[in-house]
Amino acid sequence: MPGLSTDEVVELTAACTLRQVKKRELLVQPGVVAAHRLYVLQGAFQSYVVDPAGVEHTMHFAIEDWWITDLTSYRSQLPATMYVVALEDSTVLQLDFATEQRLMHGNRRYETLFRLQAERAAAYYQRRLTAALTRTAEERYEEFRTAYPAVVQRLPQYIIASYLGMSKEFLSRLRSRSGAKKG
Amino acid sequence: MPGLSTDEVVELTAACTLRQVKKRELLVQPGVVAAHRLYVLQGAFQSYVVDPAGVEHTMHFAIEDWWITDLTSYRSQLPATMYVVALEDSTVLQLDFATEQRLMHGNRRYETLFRLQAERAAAYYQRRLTAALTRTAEERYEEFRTAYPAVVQRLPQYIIASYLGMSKEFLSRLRSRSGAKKG
DNA sequence: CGATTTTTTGAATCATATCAACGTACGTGG
DNA sequence: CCACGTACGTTGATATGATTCAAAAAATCG
Repeated sequence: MPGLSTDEVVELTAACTLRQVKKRELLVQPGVVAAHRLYVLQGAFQSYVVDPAGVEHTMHFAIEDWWITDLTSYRSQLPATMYVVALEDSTVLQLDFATEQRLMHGNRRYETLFRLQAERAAAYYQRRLTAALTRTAEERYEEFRTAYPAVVQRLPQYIIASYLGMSKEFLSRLRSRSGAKKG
Repeated sequence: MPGLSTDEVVELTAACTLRQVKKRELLVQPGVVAAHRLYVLQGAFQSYVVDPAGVEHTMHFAIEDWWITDLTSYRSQLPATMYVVALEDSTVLQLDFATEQRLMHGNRRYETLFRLQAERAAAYYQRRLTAALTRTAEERYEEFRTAYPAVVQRLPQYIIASYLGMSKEFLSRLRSRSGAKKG
């Protein structure tokens, strides 16, 4: 983690719980408070919402070295509206809300860590909103492909489509169109 | 501001610069570093990006008691990609980046203030992304209308349309459709 | 008032979704 | 190591929400 000393990283790690999760296991689900923030040591996760028509919309991914949770629920400690599910067998560090508060209280640098993280998250979602508002499906896919090539190879296409805000069929067509080029 | 004592509010206010701006005045523009975070005392602002086709897309509004800037530029102190423009004659408090750092350094509670603000901003943009991904234009407008009735009356419709991710013509049609009902 | 800004309306079109069916690959238990 | 089931990807036909362009109407402003 950026900005922390080795000792602080050790302390933070110790304050978390190590957990193995199997593919398809749910770590957060609607109606239940998101008890933890999850740091991915190994594996891959997806957070998503389900719309009234039953369609899943991916809000976020996390692979190694990313955090994931339903941030709104975690922050407010109110019931979640999102799912967080393992896309592979994975290993995570779980940090619970009360422990996070205690850490921040005891040492400013944790608060700085989480402030910077929140600022990055805000900038990240703003970028995605901009992309959703200003780019065509094709442009969004091309941008994603260059930004996260590892994710494109690693996760199923229909999940990437739902992350990019298009149907899986449309993404498939995009790929076959321009996809004559090496991929 | 939430979580600050009266003295702290006084100190924060004193650290800012009071500024009057005229309607249409630009406070942030692409290519120039966003020097400040702006707190609206009176008036209204819009931040927006312009896509390659020249179409404006509203990223954020701010009326009294809201902050606004190009957060990515402000945080990184790199050139902005957005515009921030006054939609009315307005009065703002400007907080510059270096002063913000100094305040946070001197007193944890400012860092807490900005951490909470960043967390709210992240949740806000995530909600907007969810809306863009999962709702029809009509649903997005209805939600906006109930969430921010004051803004709907106060700002031109074509700006609201661009905030909601639809053309001004389409919003106009939505309004005449269901808008037989009182508005 | 006249000028500018904002909203509305109509017609044509487009990007993308949906539904349905089929093809392919994969992993897991026998 | 094969076979079967489930998960994933592709393709075609059709539908639709929303955009674009153009122009007129309405509101606001100096």
